[in-house]
Amino acid sequence: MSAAEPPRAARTKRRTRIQQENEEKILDSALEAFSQHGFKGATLDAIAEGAGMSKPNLLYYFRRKEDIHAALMEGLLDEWLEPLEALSAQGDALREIRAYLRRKLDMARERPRESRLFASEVMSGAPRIEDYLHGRLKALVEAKVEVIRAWIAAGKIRRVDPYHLIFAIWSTTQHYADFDAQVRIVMGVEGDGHIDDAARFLEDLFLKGLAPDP
Amino acid sequence: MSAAEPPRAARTKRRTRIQQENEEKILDSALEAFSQHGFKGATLDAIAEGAGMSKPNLLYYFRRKEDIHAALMEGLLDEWLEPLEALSAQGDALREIRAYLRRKLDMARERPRESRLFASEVMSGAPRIEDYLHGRLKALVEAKVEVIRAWIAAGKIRRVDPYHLIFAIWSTTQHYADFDAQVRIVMGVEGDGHIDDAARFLEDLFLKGLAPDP
DNA sequence: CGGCGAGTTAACCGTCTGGTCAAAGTTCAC
DNA sequence: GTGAACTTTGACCAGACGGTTAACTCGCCG
Repeated sequence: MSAAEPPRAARTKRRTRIQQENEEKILDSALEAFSQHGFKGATLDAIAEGAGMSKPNLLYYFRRKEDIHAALMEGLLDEWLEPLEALSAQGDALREIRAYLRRKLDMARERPRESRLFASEVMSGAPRIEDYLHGRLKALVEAKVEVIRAWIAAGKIRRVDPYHLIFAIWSTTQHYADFDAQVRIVMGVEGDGHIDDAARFLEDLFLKGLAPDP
Repeated sequence: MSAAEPPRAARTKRRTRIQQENEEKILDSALEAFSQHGFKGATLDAIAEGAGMSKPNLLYYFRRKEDIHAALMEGLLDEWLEPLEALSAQGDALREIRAYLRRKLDMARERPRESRLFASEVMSGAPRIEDYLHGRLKALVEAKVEVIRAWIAAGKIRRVDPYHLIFAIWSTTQHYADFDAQVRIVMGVEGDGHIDDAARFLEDLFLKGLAPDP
């Protein structure tokens, strides 16, 4: 009679092996497309081709372009918070900040496309993740701002604006993912060894820059 | 007989008042569109509407979408180098770096769309400004890397990787333009007063982070 | 104030784009 | 091995897209 109900992207559990595989292929291809050309600039045709399937087939798994983007974002946003979430008030301040820098740089190295996807979304005004920014992200940042304030009060680090400290860590680390093309050309490098140098530089800069005056 | 030859974007000099005005309107509207949606995501229809004219009229001034983007880039790239160009080997190292930070933050405040245009171009792999990156930008960075190395050799600042220092300055300052939406939501601010706080934080971080050990 | 070139536009073109549909093919539990 | 659910596809659609054409109007110099 009629075609089977197309599976809703995030209905119950994953069901068949084929669905699992195809959704993975689609999301991977979409990540490539969205992170390079943004939401508007990416096309379903390109995503379908990248995923090795026809466009109607792609639309069997995700009914609309928005759904693909939403699925990608949903999978990304949790992961995006993790490094900051792990910043622990209990730990030693400078050691915690160094560990945070390392986690963020690892993500820039391992997941550059995810970083660019996020950046491209924010740069276009964040229309599709407003709720997330206003909600979970803002709440988490506020919590960690308090952690940093406590460190300052305890004399563990110098008196700096916690918000701008967090922004500085975000920007310096994500730069190696988002501006990868520029970094490579300007430095004339090919692998990702330069990120180790970046780690050394940034740890040095932040630790010296934040260490309390004797 | 036939219509007048459409003026080439950068032929001789500006000719008529109307041409001057319309090209300005187009470039302004295009800056808005390209910086928000990237090259692929921006449409001629949207640019024409933003410029208050019909699409064929727009195409009378710029024959192809690429030409608009190129004109925008050409106008931007010179300006983009200025702050770094002004970094003077003669000046006091820390004072020069602070001045550079301020110039970059001023640009993030005054020209956020230009910053996002540049970022979006680099994030999509920089296909249209490869030559610029390989040429003038790389050369300028190399020159300033030498300046920084000289400062290090003279004991004016600590021994850090000059490339990553430059990247850190770029990323932390441009962040306030490129991630404006996120910064505003997370901080809950509206004007641009937070950029003054950012300036204080960044000057503090970099000066303390780079000052030579006693 | 006439004319010529600059400026503008409606109508149009082929292609791309997001999305639909019905029919056909495939998989897998029974 | 069969049938019902799952998967795939070609054909199609309306509107958006970048761009062209030819004819029209306007601004301005003499």
